[in-house]
Amino acid sequence: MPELPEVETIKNELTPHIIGRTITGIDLFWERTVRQPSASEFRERIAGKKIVGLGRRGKYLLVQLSGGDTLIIHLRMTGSLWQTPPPEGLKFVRAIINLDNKTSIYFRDPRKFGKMWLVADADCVTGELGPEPLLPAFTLEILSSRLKRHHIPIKAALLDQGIVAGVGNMYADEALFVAKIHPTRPADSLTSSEMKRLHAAISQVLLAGIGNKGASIENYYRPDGSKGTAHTEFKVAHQRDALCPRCGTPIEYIKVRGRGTYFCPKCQKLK
DNA sequence: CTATAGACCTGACGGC
DNA sequence: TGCCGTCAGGTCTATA
Repeated sequence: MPELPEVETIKNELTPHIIGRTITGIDLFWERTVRQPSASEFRERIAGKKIVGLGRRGKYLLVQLSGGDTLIIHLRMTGSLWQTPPPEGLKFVRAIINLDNKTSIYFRDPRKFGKMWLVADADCVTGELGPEPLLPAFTLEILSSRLKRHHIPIKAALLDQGIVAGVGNMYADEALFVAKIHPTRPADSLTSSEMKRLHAAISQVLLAGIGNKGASIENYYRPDGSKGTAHTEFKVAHQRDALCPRCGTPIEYIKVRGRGTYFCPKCQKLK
């Protein structure tokens, strides 16, 4: 499940392969991957454009093209991008972006949830996102004021991309464990010291995730087909039947607003 | 405002 | 072996 650290890793590792290359064309095997514009216009408009920059906003990958258009890719739950040469018999390839040096980028997505846009103004797609949690502008005050506006479980607030961009199910659980906050605590009920711990924890777990090149829990692969190792350092996320590394208490699994949630009932008390 | 359910999809897994 | 139901979770939309 690509979240901020996974998309950041893909961006970093894809950059040397595609910057400066010109897109000769795109093969679409599942047209509904394209959200905007129509599939035919998408194919037409992208051909001949040069890739001039690669960026990331939340979980969105931004491919800046000559002429001002941006190709935006969201991998949702099972998407991944593969560079040439892909493994023989790579399944579930939904699109192939062909480049002028006879290499390609393969968009693999078993569950077909991934989406692409080709737009003149990226803000049309990413404009509603909350702040980037790894930029200096993401201060404790910003996080605090945003969370205080919501009387919803803190876990749900962290997953709301309009409050903070890029945090998904795995890193939300990790951040709450590091900050010692119970996932169902109302977001507007956190004390200032809890808020401070959470603010630091978000950066900490995201940076650790990037340092480990992402977490390969399910369908996440890096562009060269290798896996990330962030999941090997997870304390609670997806640690079914495991013990808390801090106190030895069995990790609990609950549903918070329909999302699978792992936490330590002793370290993350609900007062 | 918050909450819930369904939609989008398919592989993996447990039960029989 | 094989069929079937359930689950996974990012995001959007509809409804209570």
